[in-house]
Amino acid sequence: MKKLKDKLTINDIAKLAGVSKGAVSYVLNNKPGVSKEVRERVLRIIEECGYKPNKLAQALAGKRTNFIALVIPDISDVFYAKIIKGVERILSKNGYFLNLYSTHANPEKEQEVFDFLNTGFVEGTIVMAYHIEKKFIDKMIDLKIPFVFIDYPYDDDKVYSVAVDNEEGGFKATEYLISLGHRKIAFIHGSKEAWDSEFRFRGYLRALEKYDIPFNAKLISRGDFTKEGGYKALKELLSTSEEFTAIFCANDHMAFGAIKALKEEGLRVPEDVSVIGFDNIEASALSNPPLTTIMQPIYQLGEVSAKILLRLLSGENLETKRYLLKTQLIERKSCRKV
Amino acid sequence: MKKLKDKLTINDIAKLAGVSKGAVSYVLNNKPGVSKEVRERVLRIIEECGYKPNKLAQALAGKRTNFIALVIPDISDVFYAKIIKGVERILSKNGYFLNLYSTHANPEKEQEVFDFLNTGFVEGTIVMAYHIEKKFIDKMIDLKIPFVFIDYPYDDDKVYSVAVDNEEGGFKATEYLISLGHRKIAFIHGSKEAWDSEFRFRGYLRALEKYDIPFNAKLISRGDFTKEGGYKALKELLSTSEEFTAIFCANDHMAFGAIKALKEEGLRVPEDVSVIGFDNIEASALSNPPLTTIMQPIYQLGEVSAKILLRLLSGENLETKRYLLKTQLIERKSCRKV
DNA sequence: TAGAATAACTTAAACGGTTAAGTTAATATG
DNA sequence: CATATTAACTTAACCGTTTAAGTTATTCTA
Repeated sequence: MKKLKDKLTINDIAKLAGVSKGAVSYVLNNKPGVSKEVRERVLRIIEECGYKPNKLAQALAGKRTNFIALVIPDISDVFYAKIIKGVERILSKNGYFLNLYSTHANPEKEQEVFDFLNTGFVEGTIVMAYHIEKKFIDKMIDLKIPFVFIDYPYDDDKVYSVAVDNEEGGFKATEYLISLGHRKIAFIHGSKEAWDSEFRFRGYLRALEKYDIPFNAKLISRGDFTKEGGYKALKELLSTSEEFTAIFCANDHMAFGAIKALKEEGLRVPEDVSVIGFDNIEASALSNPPLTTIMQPIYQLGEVSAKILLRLLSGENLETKRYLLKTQLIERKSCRKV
Repeated sequence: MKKLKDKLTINDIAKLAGVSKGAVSYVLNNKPGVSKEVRERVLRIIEECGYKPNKLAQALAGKRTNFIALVIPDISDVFYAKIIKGVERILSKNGYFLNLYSTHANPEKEQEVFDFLNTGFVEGTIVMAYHIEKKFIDKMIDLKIPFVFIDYPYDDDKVYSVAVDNEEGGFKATEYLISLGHRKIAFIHGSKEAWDSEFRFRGYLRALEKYDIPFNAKLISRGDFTKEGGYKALKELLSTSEEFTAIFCANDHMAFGAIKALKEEGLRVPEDVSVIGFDNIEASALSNPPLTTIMQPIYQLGEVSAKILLRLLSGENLETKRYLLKTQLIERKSCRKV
């Protein structure tokens, strides 16, 4: 006895239409070789029965899966979530579906992801990887599946990659402070291993240089990207009693910590000290004072990567491998002219 | 000429090992019927070649796909992103992979998602749907694929659902204010169609009742869940010149707007007016003063749903269909005793 | 009007696995 | 020692499609 709830197959449709399953397949794929009448009859039956071809079988028989893998360190991070949205906007418009893989920077899970990518399900991959090992990249290349890296720190020609121009962002932030008349500008680093903080710092240096402001190592401190880190970093800065009128923090969280520390010392922001952050997180519009900061083009990061992947999937071989996206200055109330 | 880069199949392994592909399959699936030597030889060859079975073929041949679909209104929303993380934690541990579907509350995309769910790829579905139409639910049921709803407002026995106990949360917030001695407590609603705000309001009413505080309609205002909405709602409240010593806002964003409005009127938080929010968004720890609020068990929402789905997938038929998760009071600095 | 070309199909071989059923040789049983 | 049982395979059908190759009947061409 046949199970009633069994899903309809192409055979059922063929039987109902009184043709072979080959004919149904041609109709399904809009290929020639079927008369108008048969085509219409088959389509009608398909419609009536609500038949949908089994994608697994289609994919196995050589058709595409339309699956794109997204490997990502942490989904709950707004930064990555927004990138995903950017990716999704482009890919879903082109008929692709998204598969999510969290690695949590866990090598074991990373291997699992590889094994999966290697099983024929996915056509292309977008890798969001803050920390990337050489081994990972070589493995990805071996897979022979088109892929693009997001937020990839290196400028090599082995992989396609899209990243934010952190140096330009750092330059922009510093130049802005300089344009407001500041010349004693402190910088608060993120964590030691953080390459993005490093690039922002380079932008800071380049801006100082451009405007002939001598670099003062005493104005450099280091946090860890957290509010507490920024707080401590600023306290340290204060303890050297080196004067400054502005601070550029490598991210917004540290800027909040710095502002808290300043307030505790009786210093007002921006009246006594100007503070600029980086990232433009949600809280920076809500804080007191609203934080002037550098906005990363996060959605764009996803969109550009998706567009590149789309071109790779269609067989193109792009000459440019490395894409750098520009940041934007968001002027709010935490900086002012001196 | 065979293409060199062609992926290895079970046939290749069989040939290399000098056995039939059936034997290889038995080894692959840890089934009996193969001698120790053959098993070891095959495993060694598989290891050496880095062979991975094609999941499409496996799935088609009756094995599972291990795919779970996640349908979600907006990935870039932290709320949903966190739920996903909760889901991912549980499901990936159990060998499942996640497929993401954004509907953007767009009926056309919704239909696309359905068509996809209907093609044999996914074994189960978790639907995060703030606005749900009856039609959608009936379609889901027709699909015969196990599914659970997250953040589902209704209490019916047709579908499995997990939601936050908003009423209990509203009660908790209000009771907390009452415990601090407040009796004139204003409430700011979210948008009109928002059922979660409605439930929070019911909790507010229940708390008033429990402590014999008469309900005063003049203390109720309505925002739209945004900071601006909260700002306006509070201004309206103020314009009635009805006295209050505390405000319960249906979400944190509105609480920030309310605090801004209060400050403009020269009222201090919490010295003159206590403010409590709902959601515990990131900014509420960073604001001035740090906002006392009600935390939703967001990760848990994802985890519980995933666990339920897991049980459904294993064929269980759970007696409870509706799961309500408790909120938690986060005491910070925006409320104080009167 | 015979032969070629074409339209409209059908047939069957793939795709890469799983698995029930069949085969063979070795071992156990009475 | 003949027979039943079992272990260790092999064989082939099957999953639900696509598609190249084969088959007709019809139309076109010379």
